[in-house]
Amino acid sequence: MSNEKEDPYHYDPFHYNIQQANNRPVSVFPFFNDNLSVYDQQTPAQNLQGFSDDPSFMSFTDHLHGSMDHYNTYSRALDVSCSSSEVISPVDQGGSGKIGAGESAATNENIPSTPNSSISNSSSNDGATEEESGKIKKHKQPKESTADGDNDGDAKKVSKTKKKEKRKKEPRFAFVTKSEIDHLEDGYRWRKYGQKAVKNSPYPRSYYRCTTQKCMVKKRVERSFEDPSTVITTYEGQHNHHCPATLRGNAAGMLSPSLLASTSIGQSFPQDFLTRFLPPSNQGDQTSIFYQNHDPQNQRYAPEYGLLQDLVPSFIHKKQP
DNA sequence: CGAGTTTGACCTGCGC
DNA sequence: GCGCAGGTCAAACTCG
Repeated sequence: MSNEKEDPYHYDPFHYNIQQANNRPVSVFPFFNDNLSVYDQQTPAQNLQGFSDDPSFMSFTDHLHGSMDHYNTYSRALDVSCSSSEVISPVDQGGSGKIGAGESAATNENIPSTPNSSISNSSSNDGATEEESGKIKKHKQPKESTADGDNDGDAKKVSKTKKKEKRKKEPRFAFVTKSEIDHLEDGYRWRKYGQKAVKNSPYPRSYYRCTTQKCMVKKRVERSFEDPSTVITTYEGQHNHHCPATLRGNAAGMLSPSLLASTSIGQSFPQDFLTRFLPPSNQGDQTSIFYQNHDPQNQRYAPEYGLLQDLVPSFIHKKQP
């Protein structure tokens, strides 16, 4: 709306939204309150430049709008993290769709969409290969041992080049959740493999990987420094397995088989959802940001969530070449 | 004892 | 080319 003003290249979606969200306790999505004007304040939608390059992106939102019945039905029916957390995402592949506080996000657009990188490819194949390359690449220690560097050196070189071609970015999507809990239960099992301090933020960012074998889905979790009560979760990749949460009587366990069957959302609701509602041309090309509420009592996501792009219309504006 | 977490070091990409 | 910051690895550690 009126936000393409002001430095359109400097914007932290999360900050913005978080603030908005703060002012709007519950229904933070335009879908739900139809009051876009509230988001008409300065919304330099920049950090996300690149999120959407394609005007048709709106169609996704439109689709969502149009499909809200389904969407809500799903989310309500599911009303579980397994679905809500995984929440949909076409996305910024190839792109370091830099997301999150303090990130420059200067990268993802224009990413010459890696020639041979197709999401499908990357998610299935990559899984193994990437891991492999990672292993090869690493095998730490040699670092300074310049002497024996022969082998290591080679390995390093190889791995480097390998990495270059391998390093395909998985589709990503992120959402902001109001919660006191950092790592929200989303039905999948995650293993933390790293934590880093985030520039300009007192809160560290945690890196998690799905513990399921061959599933290369990762997620980053960080707390917004603007509003510590919110957690920014970024998923990368698609689960290639069913939500294991059944085991804990969570998530998937709450899904009725019929629902799963009828909607085919058992395995990866978001992706499926996307596939269903998003025009092919739109799939896998940008990072979608969702905003979501989290019910601290139940420790799970509330069904209300939506595309940040909808929250912040200017979001879809990308810097012009 | 296995699974998960912590943490310091290392690697990589990007901007200057 | 250099430095910074993000991302990843893997040894050590913790927990159930």
